[in-house]
Amino acid sequence: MSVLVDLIYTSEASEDGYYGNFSDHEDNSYGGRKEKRKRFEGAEEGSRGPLDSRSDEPMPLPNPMVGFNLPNQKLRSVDRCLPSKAIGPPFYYYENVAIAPKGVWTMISRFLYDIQPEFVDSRFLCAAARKRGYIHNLPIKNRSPLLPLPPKTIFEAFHRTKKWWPTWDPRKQLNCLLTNVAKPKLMEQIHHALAKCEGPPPRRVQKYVLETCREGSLVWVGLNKVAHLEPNEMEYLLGFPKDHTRGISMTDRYKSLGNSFHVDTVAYHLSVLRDMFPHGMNVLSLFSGIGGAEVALHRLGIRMKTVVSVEISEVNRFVLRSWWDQTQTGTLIEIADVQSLTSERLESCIKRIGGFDLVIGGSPCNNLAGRNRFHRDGLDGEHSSLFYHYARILDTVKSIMDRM
DNA sequence: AGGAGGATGACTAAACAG
DNA sequence: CTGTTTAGTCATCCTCCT
Repeated sequence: MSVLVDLIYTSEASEDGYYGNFSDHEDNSYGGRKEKRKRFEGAEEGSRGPLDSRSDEPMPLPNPMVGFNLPNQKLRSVDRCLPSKAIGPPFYYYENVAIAPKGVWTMISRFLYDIQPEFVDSRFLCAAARKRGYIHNLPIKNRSPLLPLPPKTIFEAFHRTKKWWPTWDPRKQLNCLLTNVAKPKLMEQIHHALAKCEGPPPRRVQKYVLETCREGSLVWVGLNKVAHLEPNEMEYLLGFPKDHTRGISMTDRYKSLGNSFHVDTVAYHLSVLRDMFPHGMNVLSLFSGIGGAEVALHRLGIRMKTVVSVEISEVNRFVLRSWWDQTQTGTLIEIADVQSLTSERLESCIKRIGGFDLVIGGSPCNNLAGRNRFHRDGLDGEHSSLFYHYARILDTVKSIMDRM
């Protein structure tokens, strides 16, 4: 099960201790592999990274994306030191797609108190890939994963598919689960292309089928028959309880799940909070979606006294509200629009509940994501620019709580 | 709900220049 | 032989129109 990770670790990461290690320098710069850095994020001309005043090092995007460390692996845990202004309260946790247009992560980092992102591909914890960057001021020692450990291969996750899996399909894991699923016509075309072959299909057909399967994360469900995952299967891979999104339209379920956190990855990062808040915590959840952060905290056994959740989508609020009513005893306060969360409103809220322990959220990625063919406009895009509200709200919360 | 619709960034191996 | 450039490969929390 851990062979994949071990291989990558031993073949790639052990040479110079590069991966997950940037503790050797006071300025948090990474060690080694200089020749690779210039191609990464923040390396383009005219873009000044948050650390530029102290260093010319651009922000690297490590490959493989293993973050600071991984569960049950012997990667050397890093010993990072945070900028003093980044240190809480509150703790904060921000997420977005790792492969964003150039300069985006440098900008995000600059607005979030110069903390370097932790890039993690969830394929190390899950049977599906999910490349994301996380900026947070949480401790990174003594993390622990959710148990039981989720399946890391397609066969472990979906036993029945093995019966129909052709030998020439080498996939062990799925690509990123997206907001749209493949349409029936594609599946039909694949079936048709394979059915008319006698014996193993020719190279050309294999290539076409494999490309299509990879693109849509399709699995084998019958003889020459592929299909996209069902919503409950996506819920399972992403770490949500069964039927979490049930009750809304299929299109909405796929959209919301595709936009969601990977619960196990986030929970791994948040696990350090468990011992720090034995009596529970107050959470400000921005861009909550279907409640990936809340589910992660719940599965960690962390009690949520009050959650102020901001989510624009009515169906997502419905999903979170129904889950909350079934599982929680604390208070859920729902707000639709981040723009309506003014500093006055924040202040009265903070005074009422006694402050937030955690500000968590991932702002809209659709103007950053490579899939967007029409409006990949970067951080200033129509939706992705809402990131600045995350920064604004975090800044406000920090300054209010500083005065307390 | 179905169908159509490229671009960007990262990686890798090959080609290239010194 | 070594470091650099180039071209091919791959993946991507998607939007618009019907």
